[in-house]
Amino acid sequence: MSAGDLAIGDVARRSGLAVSALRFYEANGLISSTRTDGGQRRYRRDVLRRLAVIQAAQQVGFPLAEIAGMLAELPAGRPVSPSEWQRLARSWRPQLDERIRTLERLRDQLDSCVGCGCLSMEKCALANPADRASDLGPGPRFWLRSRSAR
Amino acid sequence: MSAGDLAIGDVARRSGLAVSALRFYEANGLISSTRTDGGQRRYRRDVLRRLAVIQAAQQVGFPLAEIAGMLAELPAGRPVSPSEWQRLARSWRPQLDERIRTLERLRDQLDSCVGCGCLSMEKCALANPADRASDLGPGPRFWLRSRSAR
DNA sequence: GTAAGACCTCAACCTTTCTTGAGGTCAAGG
DNA sequence: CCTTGACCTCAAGAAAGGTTGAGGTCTTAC
Repeated sequence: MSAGDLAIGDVARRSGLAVSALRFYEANGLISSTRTDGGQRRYRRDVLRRLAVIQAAQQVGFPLAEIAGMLAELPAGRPVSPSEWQRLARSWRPQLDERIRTLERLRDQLDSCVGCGCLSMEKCALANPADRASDLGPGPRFWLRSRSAR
Repeated sequence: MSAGDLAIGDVARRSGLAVSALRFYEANGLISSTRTDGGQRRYRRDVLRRLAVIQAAQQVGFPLAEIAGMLAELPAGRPVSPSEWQRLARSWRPQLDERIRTLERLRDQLDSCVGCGCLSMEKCALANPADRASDLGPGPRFWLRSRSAR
């Protein structure tokens, strides 16, 4: 625990996340900390990047459980190298691209399709979006998960 | 109740939604039905378009409560005209465009920023995404809601 | 006319992602 | 030393979006 370690409040302020969220992330294996003799959490500065990546991944549409899985493959003890972060980030591209394409398709069809008067919903792209969430099983549907992602 | 009315199972099959979801939508004012003498729901074919629009709106990122609000402004008794649907759809454009821009920004920064080695997270666009969800209040964050929406 | 399958209601439960609160401990400045 | 603000744990709650189940009724095809 070097003098440069951060208390949880510092991390909260710098990351923009709530203290409770940080504890929640730790409980779910997304981040880790050491403890002072008194039992308080101390974070390496490193954690800020990790949190930034977590937030970015959430925006890409990954649920936390999956993000935890991805982060678990990174080296635990030592700081993660730039190229390792980069490799991780690049693996998101396909999902991101797919999400963007879906939205663009939707946008392009919105004007033409909704008001088109086509009564056969079978043919309508709006009525039959490529990615239905109906095969994702129970629970709330995160529309952003494509069926390709199990 | 003309002979062409649909039972809830028919609607479920045609829309790809679960029966329970349809009842849930009705309970929340997103769709409506008439009842047979025996108390079973019957839907006008009209409801399929409405459901398609609801699903599209969800993909655009609107929460159901808000979709309900938008749909509430449509005429209740009679079928909705093409131009009315169109007006509704057009009102989504700005949100959709904003969502697309956010994702594109993220995509563009992913390669350059994550592995860039910039240690000052203050300046890093990834670390400080334009749209933080932190001011959205408690509860699960739907990352797609921009802070502009309340 | 009857049996099977579709529907009904209502309450309870589920997942995700956190927040809130109660009750108590640490750490650091004065 | 002592007070005050930051931390701690653990349990419960919250919001969205539905699903599941129990117990019972309709409809319809034979």
